[in-house]
Amino acid sequence: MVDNRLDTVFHALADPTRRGMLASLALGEKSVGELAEPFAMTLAGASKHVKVLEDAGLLSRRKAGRTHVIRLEAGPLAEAERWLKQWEKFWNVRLDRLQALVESDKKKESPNG
Amino acid sequence: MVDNRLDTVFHALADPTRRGMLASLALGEKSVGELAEPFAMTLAGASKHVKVLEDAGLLSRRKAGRTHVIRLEAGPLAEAERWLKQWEKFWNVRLDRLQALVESDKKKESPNG
DNA sequence: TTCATAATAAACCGAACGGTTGACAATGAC
DNA sequence: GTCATTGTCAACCGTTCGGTTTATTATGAA
Repeated sequence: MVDNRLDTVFHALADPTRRGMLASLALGEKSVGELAEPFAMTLAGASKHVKVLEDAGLLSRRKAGRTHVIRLEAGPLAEAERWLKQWEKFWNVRLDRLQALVESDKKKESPNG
Repeated sequence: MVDNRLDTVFHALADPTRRGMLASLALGEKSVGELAEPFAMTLAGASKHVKVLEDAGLLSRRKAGRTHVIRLEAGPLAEAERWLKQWEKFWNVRLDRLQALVESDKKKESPNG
């Protein structure tokens, strides 16, 4: 079922642990253990999250001795962002509408201020 | 597990049927039946997808007679886009690096062109 | 060589997912 | 009224998900 690239990326992003790992990787390369550390979870559990992110193409790893050095790969994030950007005009319309409501409320509340 | 707003939104987006429904709604309001029509799926199945999108705040509905009129609510999409936008500098770095590689390759291939 | 550390793999568990069928409620058409 | 249409709900089914425990593979350190 999870086949498309957007499927796997959005699915990977739909979990707070995994988003936290990405945030951690934004600060620099990390080992799997370092990625796991902030979360109340076994290393094996964290390792599975890392694999989900890797399968989505969101990170890459190289082995250095017995540790795996993980780095962020932002390409798929850009792809997802591009997809979302498509909808900008729709939320702009909404925000305009909201703004208009706010303005008309202001007038009602203080017609002379 | 699906509690956070980003969780529910990204999860909702991680399915091609649901993304297709959003695309359909971009063209205008639709009934549940109209949303279901393009997909090889029972109406009940499609109705569940609509509910997932609704729970994520991505659409709203009003009843008109016996049909439910569904409309796109892009606010949560904007929120998700804002989250993704945070990563721009990372993929820009990557693209810059790629660009540099391409340039250095060009030089090697045709040092005098 | 022996022991500790980093990480994955495999088996398992309960919950959630994506889908179906069948029953139901509400509305519209006749 | 009766009948058809629109949609949900509840139950079920097989698969995936997020997590554990246990075992195993590599590597580093003594």
